[in-house]
Order: sequence, then C-alpha cells, then structure tokens
Amino acid sequence: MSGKTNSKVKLIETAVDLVRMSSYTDVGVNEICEKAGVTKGAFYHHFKSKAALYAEAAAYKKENEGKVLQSLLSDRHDAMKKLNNMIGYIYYKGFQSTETSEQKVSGCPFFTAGAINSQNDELIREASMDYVDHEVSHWELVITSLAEANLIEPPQDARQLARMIYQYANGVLTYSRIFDDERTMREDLETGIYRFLNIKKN
Amino acid sequence: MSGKTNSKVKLIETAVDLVRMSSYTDVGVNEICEKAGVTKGAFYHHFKSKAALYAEAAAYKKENEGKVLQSLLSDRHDAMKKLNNMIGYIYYKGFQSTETSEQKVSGCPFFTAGAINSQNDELIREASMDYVDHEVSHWELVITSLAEANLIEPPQDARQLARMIYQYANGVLTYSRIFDDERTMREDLETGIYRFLNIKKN
DNA sequence: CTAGAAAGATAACGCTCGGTATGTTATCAT
DNA sequence: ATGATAACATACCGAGCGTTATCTTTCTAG
Repeated sequence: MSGKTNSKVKLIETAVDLVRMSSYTDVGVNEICEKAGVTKGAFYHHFKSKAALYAEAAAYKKENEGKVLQSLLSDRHDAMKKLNNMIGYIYYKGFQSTETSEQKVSGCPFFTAGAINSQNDELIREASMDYVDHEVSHWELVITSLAEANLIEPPQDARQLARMIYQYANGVLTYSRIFDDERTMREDLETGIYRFLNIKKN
Repeated sequence: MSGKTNSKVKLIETAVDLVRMSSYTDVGVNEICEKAGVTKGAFYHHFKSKAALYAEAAAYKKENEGKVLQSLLSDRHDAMKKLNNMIGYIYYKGFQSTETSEQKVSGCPFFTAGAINSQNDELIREASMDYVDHEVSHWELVITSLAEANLIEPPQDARQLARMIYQYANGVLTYSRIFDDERTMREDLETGIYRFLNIKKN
C-alpha cells in the first residue's frame, strides 16, 4: 500500500491513462516516465520498446478488467442486470477522471491505438486484437444470458451480434470524444444498444 | 486533365489518402509532399500549417462527397435504394484502393483523426465536427425517406438515429481495420444497419 | 514590355522523439 | 560478507518532425 508499488505497474497504468486521454503516437516515453515518476533507464529496463509496453499493458488490462467483468456478469445477477452492468461499465470507462487529466470523454485506448497503428506494428495489432476479442466475449455472454431469459430473440450468430454491439459502443465513444459530449454518449450508448437488441426498456 | 491540376488539390488528395491508410500523426509533411510530387516550399505556400491542410481537406471532401451523395440519395431512387446506396458508399470508401497503398480496410480519416487530436488542436476538432455533422445529415435524409415509405417505424428522434447509425458504421470500420478483415466489415455493416433500422432484407 | 504577385524550389532550423550506453544502487541467494 | 543480478539513474545519440527563411521561376494585369 506504500511506495512499494512495482514501478513496472506504475508505468503501465500511467501509460494507459495518458494514451486514453490522448493517443498512442502523441504520448511519448518521456511523458510517461515523468508522470509515472520513473526514469527512462527504468522504463527500458522493464520494456524493450514503447510498443512492448503497449502490448503488456493490453494484456494487463485484459486480465484486470476481466476480473471486474466476471463479477459484474456473474450469475448472481439476472440477464437484465448483466446488460445494464455492462453498459454502465463502458460508460464508466469512457468517462473516467484520471490522475493526469480532468474528466473528458475517452475511447478504449487499445481499440483506438490498434486501429491507428495496426498497419505499422504487428505487435500492437496482435495485442489489440487479443484485447478486443476478450471484450467481445463478454458481450457474447450477456447476449446468451438475455436469450436464455427470453428477453431477446435468440440470435442466429451470437458472436456477430456481440461484435456489432462492441463496434457500436466504440463508435459512440469516438463520436462523443470528438464532440466532447458526455450527455450524447450516455444517451446514445444505452438507447442504441437497447435498439440493437430490440428490448424494451422495462 | 494534364499536369495543370492545381498542386493545392493534389496535396489535399494525397494527404487524405495517406491519412486514411495511416493516421494524422504518423503521416508527415515530408511524406505528403513527396507522394504528391510537390516541394515543401509549395506546401507552406498553400497552407500555413499541417493542421490547416487537414481543415481544408475536411471542407474539400465534405463538398466533393456531398455532391456524390446528393446524387446517390436523390429522389430518383426509392427509399430502399437510397439506403443501399449509402451502405455501398461507406463500403466503397472504407475499402478503397489508393495510389499510395494496396487495398486495405480504412476508416474515415476525419472521424479518426478528429478523435485523436481533438484534445490538442481546436482547428482540427472543428473541422472534424463539421465533416461528421454533414455525414450524419445524409443518414438523417435516408431515415426520413425510409419512414415516409413506411419501411421503418417513424423514429422519435431521426437525428439521434442517424447519429447512432453513423457511430455504428465507424465502429465497424475501425474494428475491421484492426483485424484487417474486409469480409467482416461488409457483413457487419449491412447486417447491423438493417438490424438497427429493424428492416427485413427485401 | 514590364512590374508585381503568386507559385515553387532549396536548405536549414530548433525541437522532440524513441532508443542506447554506461554508470550507480538495491536485493538476495550462497 | 560476497558475488551476481535486478533495479534504477544520467547523459547522450541520430533521426525525423513541423516550420521558416530565402531564393528563383512562372504567371498575369496594365
């Protein structure tokens, strides 16, 4: 609970925060080190490159967020609660205040950075794909729950539907980021997903 | 039809192509000039900065694509044809082969770059917002056409529905770019939009 | 034909970037 | 205690960035 926090973790979390608010290319190694209170020597001791940090960060966040989602989507909750937890979690992630910035709308750093850099760096692309796949799987779980509870028409292709909702959610985040509009984000996110699933709001 | 083509236009079109395939930050002024066959002196004669080029490019493309869309969405076509033209146009733009790159999935450069850079450069943010608004308006037109033809339930808020579909489409493009998967893009794009609008395919 | 401006070319500038080389300090098994 | 290794610190590098200054060419109005 003290300064004993591994500086590697500190670097990862700082980097993710910064990239979330800005972008992979616009956030430099120097900046990450400064904000993390760590020197460059330490950085390159832990990571062989900036891209390597990104890849490790994706895996790290996948793991961590996976635990949170596992609880949010556990069978303690009914299907409807799972859906709303998922939506709430996206909203929470997309409109998070961080240590390094005031509250602004921000997209998923791995989705965004993956798209930007996928043409250049295969390491980044793979890390992003892995992260994204994981997120889609969570949506798939929500969808099958809803279908089992007869709240939605049983989908022909649950994976595709999950993917489409994930795509939509990220589209909303990106849009809201451009317009810096948290209200649109909140409304469109929920309304759109409900519409996609064809559920009435209670 | 000869080399008389304004080099300003050449710069804009080259820049848009490059940014489409890569990203705003990753495409440099040098690269743009080289690929356009124009020197840096000419570049900075026409544009006071890279961001200014971007802004002019957004306005230029908005104008040009506006003309194309005006024809694709004219009342010569019935509502269903308008919808399919719109979807086809997105697909065409998102999977375009350019002079500077082999055929790959690419998102809308203004949507993408706007999100990336909106926190830094107000000029870019405004240009992106303007471009995006214009695109949403086209979707709004399609939606009202569909509603008038009784092909969809009359929406409470046509603008919101248009915005959501636009958000979805860009989410699909971004996703398909990461996975470099043209097939997913084509399928999810059409399937998702039809699902969103709640229309049966024919 | 000429003056002036628009258009283009060339070279350089200051700065920041990701990355490295080489140092010093802490940790820990033997 | 000691040797080895992990952890961190400092200083620096070459390359590329966006931008500017300065010069030459091309065009065009009068």
